Amino acid sequence: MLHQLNTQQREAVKYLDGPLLVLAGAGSGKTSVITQKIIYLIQQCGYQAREIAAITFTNKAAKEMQERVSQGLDKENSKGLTIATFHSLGMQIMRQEAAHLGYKAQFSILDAADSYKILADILATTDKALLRRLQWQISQWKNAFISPDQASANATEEGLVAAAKLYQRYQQTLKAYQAVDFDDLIKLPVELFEQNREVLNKWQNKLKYLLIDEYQDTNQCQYRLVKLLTGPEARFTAVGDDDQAIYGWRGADVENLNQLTQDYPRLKVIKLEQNYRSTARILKAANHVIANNPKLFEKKLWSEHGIGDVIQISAAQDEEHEAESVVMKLMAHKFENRTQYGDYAILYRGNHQARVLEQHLRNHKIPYTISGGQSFFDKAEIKDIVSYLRLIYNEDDDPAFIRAATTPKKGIGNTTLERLGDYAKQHQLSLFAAAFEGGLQSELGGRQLEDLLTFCRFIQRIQERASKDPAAEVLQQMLEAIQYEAFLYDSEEPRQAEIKWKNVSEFIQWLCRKATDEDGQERDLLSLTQMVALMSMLEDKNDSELDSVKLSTLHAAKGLEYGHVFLVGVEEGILPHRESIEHDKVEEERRLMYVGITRAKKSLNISWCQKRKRAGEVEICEASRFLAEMPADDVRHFGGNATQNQEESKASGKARLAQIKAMLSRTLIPILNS
DNA sequence: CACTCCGGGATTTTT
DNA sequence: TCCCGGAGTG
Repeated sequence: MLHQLNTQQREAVKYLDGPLLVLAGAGSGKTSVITQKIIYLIQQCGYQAREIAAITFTNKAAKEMQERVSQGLDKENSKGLTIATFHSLGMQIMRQEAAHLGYKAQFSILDAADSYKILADILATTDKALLRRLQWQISQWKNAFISPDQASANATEEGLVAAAKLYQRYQQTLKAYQAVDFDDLIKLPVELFEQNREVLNKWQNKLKYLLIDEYQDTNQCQYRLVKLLTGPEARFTAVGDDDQAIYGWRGADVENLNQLTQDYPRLKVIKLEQNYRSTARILKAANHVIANNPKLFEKKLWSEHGIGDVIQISAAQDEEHEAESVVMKLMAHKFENRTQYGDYAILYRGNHQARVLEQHLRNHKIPYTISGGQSFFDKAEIKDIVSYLRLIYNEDDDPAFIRAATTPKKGIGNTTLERLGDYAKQHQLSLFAAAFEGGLQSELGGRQLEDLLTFCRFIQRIQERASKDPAAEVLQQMLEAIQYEAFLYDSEEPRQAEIKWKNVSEFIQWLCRKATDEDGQERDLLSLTQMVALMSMLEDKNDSELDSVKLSTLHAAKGLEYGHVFLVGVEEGILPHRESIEHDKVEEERRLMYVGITRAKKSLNISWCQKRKRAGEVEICEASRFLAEMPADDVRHFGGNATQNQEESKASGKARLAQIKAMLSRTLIPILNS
């Protein structure tokens, strides 16, 4: 296995003398290094699998790594290996050490929507902008380890004082629900480790080697967790690329790369500069563009692949023309090169840019898939079911209680919930616990109380079974008992209901699969439930096998590669985005451009619009400054200032399309008819 | 007064 | 696409 690696990769795998930073350029085989190193540690260095943890940012990355490790390692040897996201590792720590943190082991994990709602409830407001700002502020505080007390002590302006107060109430609410948010999953373990030497030692002894993927995306909190876990010996390999740091806006701190060199003077740095993905021209363009950023570490990608096609830069009249031109070029290219739709990707800065592209792809009957979109777990019907699971898992989870108790309707209305809520608050109880209190009888009518208790007893019955009976069976019976399917058909249009029910069934099937897979050991409903909160994408199965053009934001395309890439809307104001220009964040935008360029293996087509509709007005646009940073020898411009050029290229595109259509009808239609 | 329908506008997104 | 806000209706 090791012989397949190049010198630097092999060095990175074998280096064990101290902390190691691997600067892995785009397409330089960083995942191979991590997976090979895991295998190396186990097979050659006497490490036990359970002493090693590889940490990623997304479930997808974790899954991919898991698969690649198991290709090189038999089951026996990989048993106990941790390949997890930061959040999932944090959850594992918290589950085991919950008592130290004042939590029970079965705590709930709230997603962003849940915490948003809690804030909205506390403030009794619907002001979206305000709530989002506050949510962001609280998250910032958490990442910087500022407690509510410290926050209010430091707050100078009025707004911050109020926000700090809210932060405090928010934390109290979470505790009352026995719930944590995503930030807490990292922050609480860090706090525990800092306060409790014994627990820290335990974990340091347990995890002897750490590998961290996408290190440039870590935030302060995550870095601190790594530092604590790896201890003074600093047995870790961090793999990252400062040129691909594009998540600064959500708290990732590229400075963490720099920080490593300061915190660990003996840090070894290995650069992976050989690229196995793109042609020389594409890499040259990427290098040229990124050279305009100040850099922490000098790095230049090269490849053994040929020079490749010239990079095309086209100026389009407007978005419509751009989309049409992209589609025509794509069709022509596909026809001439006998490629598949799946070899193409169209990348853009903002989600809304996909709309016009979709329209044109549809017009030409080109299959496409849009990456991202709303997550499966954000769908209302899934959240409904999950709320039952959460409540079964942790009956103190009041948000789950409210959702489950009212969906489908079961005679528990707003007044009942309000009175129950008041009572619960007065007696410092969760809604679930309060329902069983004798004192509640005076507050509620007989019928109301009866409905409430029926629901709670129902939950209790499932709770009892959840840890004994097979998960699949309990789930199925629960679904039937709450009559969710009937509820969907009662409250939705038949078509909608059908789709939603299909989603629910898919979710249940997925859960059931999870209940038995991997080591063949049965998982009960309870242990299944705790993982649901951290899973967000299970729609990973069919989308890569489908032969379709991929539409994606630049952010969502990171880590992926495509034969032929169209990069659209490369204008001042879009890429770099206007907001980013105003807030002096152009460097991150340039990295985004860099990520876009380096997704391409064989060809790269960049386009921009000379005019664009914006706020009702037609706006004149300028080509992105990044285009001027491309190497002149390797690009060819189409369209541009001379209108006739544009007409020409449009006309030639149209002629080409007509030609292709004619050919298609000659070649394809007979086949279809036969 | 509340709900629906239509049109316009849009950073980026994971856990 | 999705979300929000304004206008129009029951």
